[in-house]
Amino acid sequence: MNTSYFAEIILPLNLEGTFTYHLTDSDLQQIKIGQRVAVPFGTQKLYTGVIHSIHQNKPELYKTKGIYAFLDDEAIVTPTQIKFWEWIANYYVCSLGDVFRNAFPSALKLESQTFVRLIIDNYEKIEELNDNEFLVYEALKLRQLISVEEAALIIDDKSAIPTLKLLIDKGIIQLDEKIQEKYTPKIENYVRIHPNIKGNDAAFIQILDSLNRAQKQREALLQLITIETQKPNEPLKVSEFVKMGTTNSIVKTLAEKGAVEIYQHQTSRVDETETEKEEIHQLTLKQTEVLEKIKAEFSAKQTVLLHGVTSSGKTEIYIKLMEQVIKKGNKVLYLLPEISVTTQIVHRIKKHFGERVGVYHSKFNQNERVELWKKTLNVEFDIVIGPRTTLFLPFTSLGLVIVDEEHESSYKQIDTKPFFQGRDMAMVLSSMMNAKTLLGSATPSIESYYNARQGKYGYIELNERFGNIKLPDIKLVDLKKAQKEKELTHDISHILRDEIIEQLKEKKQVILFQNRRGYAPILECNSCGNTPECPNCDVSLTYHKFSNQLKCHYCGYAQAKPNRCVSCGSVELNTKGLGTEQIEHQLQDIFPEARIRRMDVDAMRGKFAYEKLIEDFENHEVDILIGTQMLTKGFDFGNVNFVGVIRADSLLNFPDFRAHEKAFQLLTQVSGRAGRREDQGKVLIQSYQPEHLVLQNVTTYNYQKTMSDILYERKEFYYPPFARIIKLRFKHKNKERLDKTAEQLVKLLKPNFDSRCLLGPEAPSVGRINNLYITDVMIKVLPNQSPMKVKQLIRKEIDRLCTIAAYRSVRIDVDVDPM
DNA sequence: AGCACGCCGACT
DNA sequence: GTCGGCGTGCTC
Repeated sequence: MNTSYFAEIILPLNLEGTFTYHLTDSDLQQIKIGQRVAVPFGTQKLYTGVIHSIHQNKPELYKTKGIYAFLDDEAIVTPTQIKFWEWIANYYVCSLGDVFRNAFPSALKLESQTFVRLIIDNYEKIEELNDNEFLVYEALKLRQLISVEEAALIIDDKSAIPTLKLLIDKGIIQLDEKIQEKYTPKIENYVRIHPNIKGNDAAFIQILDSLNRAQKQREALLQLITIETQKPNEPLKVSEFVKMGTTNSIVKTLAEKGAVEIYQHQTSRVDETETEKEEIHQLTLKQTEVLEKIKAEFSAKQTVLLHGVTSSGKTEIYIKLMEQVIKKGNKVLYLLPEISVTTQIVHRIKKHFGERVGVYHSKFNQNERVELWKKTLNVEFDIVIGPRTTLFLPFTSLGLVIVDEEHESSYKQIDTKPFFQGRDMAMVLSSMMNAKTLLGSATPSIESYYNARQGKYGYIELNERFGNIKLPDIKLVDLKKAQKEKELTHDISHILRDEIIEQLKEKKQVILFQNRRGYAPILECNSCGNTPECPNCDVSLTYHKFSNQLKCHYCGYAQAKPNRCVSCGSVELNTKGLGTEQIEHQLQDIFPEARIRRMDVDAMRGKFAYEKLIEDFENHEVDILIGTQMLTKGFDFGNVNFVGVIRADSLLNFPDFRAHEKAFQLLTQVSGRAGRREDQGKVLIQSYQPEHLVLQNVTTYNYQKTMSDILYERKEFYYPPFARIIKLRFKHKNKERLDKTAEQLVKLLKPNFDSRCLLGPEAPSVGRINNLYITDVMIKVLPNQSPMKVKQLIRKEIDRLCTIAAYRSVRIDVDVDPM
């Protein structure tokens, strides 16, 4: 045995670095960088790891373990991915295991769901097996596969892993790596008249004659003809056809005789309504010009920012560009904000490029994820479309990465480590693969705009809408004035009301925007002023009228709405603030005839809620749609000429340095939903402060002015893009310990920073979530400092802090470039 | 992250 | 008398 070789293995743990395992001679023969392996860890655990590297440096400080099994014949993680993961771990101050865990589909991580199978079923030296080994052996003789979990049940004691290890060593069992193969991708069968006889009367009559003695088949065929004539271009599922009075075997026989054709078609609700829509038109002169400019910029720069107003036809430009990249033999990654992934853009691209487009979606189940991973690995796609997680698929030879709606905050991962910014990582991945990155937006983020203006990125503007339709006319409505003059019903000014009436009269659909869900964010007692708060978080509960509940939007806590004030018993409970649900009620009151629907997370629960709503909207089964920011993402409908904003104020008064930037982007994007296809659209924005600079700039579409105002402030107060921010977020259930720990870390860091650059600790606006107190420390890294050195310093000081028991239990999250 | 080990309170 | 709470320490 040659034990002088070792492998560094990446494990899905929140621990620094890789783990060393020794290799046997037979291991050495099959091992490949990027392969999955099953390895024992601790006394109990079996983890799926990925081979990071192979070397001969025997670790002196601990005893190594061996690899249980190789789970793949070939590598399923590419060298570039490993490099990419390391880059992310380094930049976002987290462990490689954190990245691995997030980047890798969990179905490929077997762990305790791992199965073992027997390879020798007549083992001769049974008497040499110990009790536990024998029990597992017997169990396996009865059933082919058992999971590690089940084995742990059979042998009472928790010695399952060691026992299995012994059996593996004796060559009696092996880990079964083929579990995913049990699942097959779900494909729906469709039926249509065979193309050979469709429109060929002679052939058709011949077939029909031959069916003279098969009445059932004849009937079925005639029925299919009728359906196809009535609803041409609408795919018909075999299962649906069978429901209309025939059987599967009849359809099958017809297919064998060449009368009908059974074909596969990816199932998607939206697909079905959209099948016959829009071919990609030839590019307009303007679009061609932009395309050429992009290519010219790419020859000198790695990244180009395409700043094109809403509805300017960016998608067509992307499509042409992608075509050209693919023609050269390269692949394309097309990133979109989460929610848009289900919408029209994807269908247009699929329509244009067909089967070689892979679409990733966070609602995908594990099997679909694995399938997409494997197909990407096998280079079966020319284009892969998806949200930020799509970055982690095993690409080869990327030529272009597109980040559409580049300014969208959903590119930043905020819930799980690593807290990465997808747009930025797209550029990193792209440069690792010598590809180009195209950022697209109607309202670029200030960082991208600044980088472009500094010459770091190419910058191209597209100022006119497709077909030269004018940008919507945006007007402000002064709510103070409306209130004073009694020109207000509930929260709808009469100007807005009359506009809606006008639109409905013309059979147009109306979109209204209110950036808050629920009915009212606060329920307040009229006599004592008490407001119900969440028992787990430091926020007041939001009133949801539909369910008659008070809900916490942070932890999900819900309780029935009390009839009396819990504090003083008064029945006079008032709502304060304004949510989408309340607007919905008000609208129903003002427009009793209108069909009103709501689009927010509450209304979009359930797998196809979003698709269904889009379908209904498209079919004009909705007159007025009221929604939150969800509306701004990929919502593109021709029959909308008017958009209303109920209250812009909450956007402007956000206590955050990005508030103005976000408000401008959001309002511009919402306005962009109006008048996309024919006439100039109209927009009304209601606000109590119509004189606000941001609102004024929105009405004049003055992006440049807005950005230069904001840049001025950012420079003054050392905010991005003039400094990089690193936020340290401390969480603990004990407030005192939390504050002490945060203060201690600040004390340790202080000598290295200017006082303007080390802020806090300070509790965020919601100081407790899910019974954990929170406090933040903000570090501003100035251009003359090395961000990497600062991060190393932070790592070092956190480690030092952790040597003291009292501080160790406080969780510290490092958020680089927070939102 | 998990999990074992170890030390203190409320239960069959 | 034990079950189980979570504080502490370790994992290749």
